Amino acid sequence: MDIEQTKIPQATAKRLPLYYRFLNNLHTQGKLRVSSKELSDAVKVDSATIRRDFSYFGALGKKGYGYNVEYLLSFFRKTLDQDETTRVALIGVGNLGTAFLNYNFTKNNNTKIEIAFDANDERVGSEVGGVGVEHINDLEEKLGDISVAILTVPSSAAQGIADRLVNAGISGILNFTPARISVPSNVRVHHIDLAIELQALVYFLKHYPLNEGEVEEDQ
Amino acid sequence: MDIEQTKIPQATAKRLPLYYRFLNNLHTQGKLRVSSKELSDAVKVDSATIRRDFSYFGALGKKGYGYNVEYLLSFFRKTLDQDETTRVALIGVGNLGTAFLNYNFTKNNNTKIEIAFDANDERVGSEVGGVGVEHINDLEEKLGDISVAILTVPSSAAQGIADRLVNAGISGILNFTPARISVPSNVRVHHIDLAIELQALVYFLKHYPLNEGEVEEDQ
DNA sequence: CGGAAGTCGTTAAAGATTTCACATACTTCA
DNA sequence: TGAAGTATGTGAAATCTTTAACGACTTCCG
Repeated sequence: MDIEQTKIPQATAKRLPLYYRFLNNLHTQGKLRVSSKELSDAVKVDSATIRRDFSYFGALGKKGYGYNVEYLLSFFRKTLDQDETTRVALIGVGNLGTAFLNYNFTKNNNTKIEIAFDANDERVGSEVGGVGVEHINDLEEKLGDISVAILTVPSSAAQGIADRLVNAGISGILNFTPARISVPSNVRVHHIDLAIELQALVYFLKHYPLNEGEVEEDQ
Repeated sequence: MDIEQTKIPQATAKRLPLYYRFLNNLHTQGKLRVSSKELSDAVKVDSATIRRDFSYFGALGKKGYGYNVEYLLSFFRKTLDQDETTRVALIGVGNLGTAFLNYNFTKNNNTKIEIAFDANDERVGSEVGGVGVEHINDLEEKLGDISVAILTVPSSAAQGIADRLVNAGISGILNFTPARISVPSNVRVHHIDLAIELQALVYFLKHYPLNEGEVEEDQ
């Protein structure tokens, strides 16, 4: 929305939540200042990249000093909209869905799973991780104005559910199924494919041998 | 290992398992040929990118025809070492770990979780998804020559377990904990941070509004 | 107070990835 | 057989991302 923020590179945007979490940790530990070098060691991102990332938001630090933890944290809190909680729906209370529901997202986080849906009558009506499970048939009726969904259904059901979510007005989907779903261009989908992540790691291990002294992490 | 394959761009390497899976689907459906355009629609990757990706391995297609599914599939099977199964250990049989154990990775896949470890005595000795659960104390003893580990323990335990895995000779870790673990430079770590993925999606939704007609998927 | 040490913000360079656009060669079908 | 259609593989351009390097300013300490 903000003109300033529309031009933040995507690579930077994806690191922001990571920075935020570590700043939060530092703040909890009572640290008052932090340098890009220290942050770099903690989050495993090159310190020049961190300084560059921060610089997109203006001059947040002080030369010769570093960054004031409290200030930086409150800045990121605003930037990441940590003050308002984004309500999320979870579709598919299988193993993975249950893992999510038990994960305490609200801690350090601006997102909260408010409602879950499943097709299995035995699960409907129960509570998992403090979240009530509704029947998938009632999706449209009970979704309300929730705009983000986590999709942890069998892949054969993915596209069908995605279509219904789109019709119900969802604007973002975190898709954990192997299916690459099709959505209108005004809906954003991020895919996280566990099998592919594992295969990619194996491929890298076999074909990109790491040398002693060479540090390579992340994807 | 192969000189040819060492120079495949990382971005390409990460898409290979995705291509492989879709080719497998096509083959199962009895399709004989496929064009980069068709593949593009299915996996949501630009067709030029697909052609470029394939071209790193040589001329796999035929002009005016496309790609022969059978040939392409068998080529990728070799390239991705689909014939030999990589044995994997899973550490931490919580909700997320259980989800993994119940996920049938071996289907369409060259990886198999062979053993799981947990600190909870109640889980030790049981089987989850056909995989036996051992006590974390026996990690070094029972890991054998397994070289890849999935880390789904509480984040406070992550670094400690990672150190033990490294000592036990592991060479790759798929880390699902929020902790950014430190390892020697000859060990590869891929981080998948569920809370961050969700936050990043929310950030993109708020700050990178999609327009009708503009297609943006994936991260 | 003054010099040494530290650290940012940024310019510029390098590196990586995607995308365009088209010559080329194959396929198809009459 | 030949013309029309199709789709690859790739040179070149565009875009995005990371990294190095350093001037400028701050802090620290004797």
